[in-house]
Amino acid sequence: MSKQELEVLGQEAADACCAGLASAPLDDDRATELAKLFKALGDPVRLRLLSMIASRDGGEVCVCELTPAFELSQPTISHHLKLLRQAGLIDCERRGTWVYYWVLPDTLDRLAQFLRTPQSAGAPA
Amino acid sequence: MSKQELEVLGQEAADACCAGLASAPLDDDRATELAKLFKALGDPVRLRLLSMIASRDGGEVCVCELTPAFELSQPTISHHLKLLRQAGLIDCERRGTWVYYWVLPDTLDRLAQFLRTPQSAGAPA
DNA sequence: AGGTTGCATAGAAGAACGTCAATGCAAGCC
DNA sequence: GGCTTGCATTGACGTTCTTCTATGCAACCT
Repeated sequence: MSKQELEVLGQEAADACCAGLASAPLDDDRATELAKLFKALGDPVRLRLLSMIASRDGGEVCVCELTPAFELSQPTISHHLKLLRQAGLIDCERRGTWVYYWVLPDTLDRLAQFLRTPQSAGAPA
Repeated sequence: MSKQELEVLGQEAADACCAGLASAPLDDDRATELAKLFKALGDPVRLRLLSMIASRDGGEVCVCELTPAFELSQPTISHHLKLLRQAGLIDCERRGTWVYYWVLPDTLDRLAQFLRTPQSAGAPA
C-alpha cells in the first residue's frame, strides 16, 4: 500500500534524492552505474586508501604519505588512486612537487543512502 | 587531538557499533573483509537481483521469478545468487519444488554505516 | 642546463571474474 | 518405477583486474 504510493511518485523523484535498493527493482542502466562505484570499493587496497584519505583531519593527504603505507609498488598505488578518482570518490590536485588527494563525500553518501534498508532508514544513528 | 582520543578508545569499540571509513584508517584485515562485500555488490546483475529481492513486499522471491528477468542463462543467475549468499547479503530456503530468497538487512546496514561520512552522519534523513 | 625526486602512464603476465553448455540432484507427477 | 521440472554444480573459455618493471613528465635544486 504505502509501497504502491511510493511507486506512483515516479522513478525520477526517487532517483533524484534517496532511492534505496529496496524501493523498487533497479533498471539496468542504474544498476550498471552503481556497480561501477561498488566495484571501485571492492578492493582492500582501495578501501584502505580511501579510509586513509577520509580519516585525515585536514581532509587532504599527500601521495607521498600513501605510497609507503603499502607493500606495493608506487605505480600500483597510483593505479588504485586513479580508479578511485574515475569513480568520483576522490579528487586530487598537484601543488608544486606533491600531489594531494581528498574525498568527495557526495558520492559516498549517495551509496550509503542506496544501501539503507527501510527498517534502518528511520533510525537517525 | 580529538582524533587521538578516538583512537585511544580502541579499535574494537569502533568496530562494534559504527566505525565509518573516516573514523580511522582501516587495517588490512577489516579492509579485506569489507572489500569482499563491496565486490559482491560490484556487478549490475547482482545489484538488480538484490534490488528485486529487497523491494519485494513479502520479503521473499522465488528463483523462478528472478531467472526470466534477465537475458542470461539459468546457471549464471544461480551463480550470482550464490555469491550474494556467500557475502551474507541474502539467504535462501527450499520449500518443496521452489527456492525462495530474502535479504539479510544487517549486512546492508553495516555497509551503509561504513560509508556515511561525518558530515552526513548528523542528518537523520 | 643537467641531475634528482615525485608521481603518472604504458605494456606485460598471472589471477580472478562472468558467462555458457552440460550435467547432477531433489521434488513432484504419471 | 520412470519422466519432468526447478535449481545447483562442474568445467571451459574469453574478458577484466591486479600487479609488476620500464618509461615519461613535471617540478625542484644546484
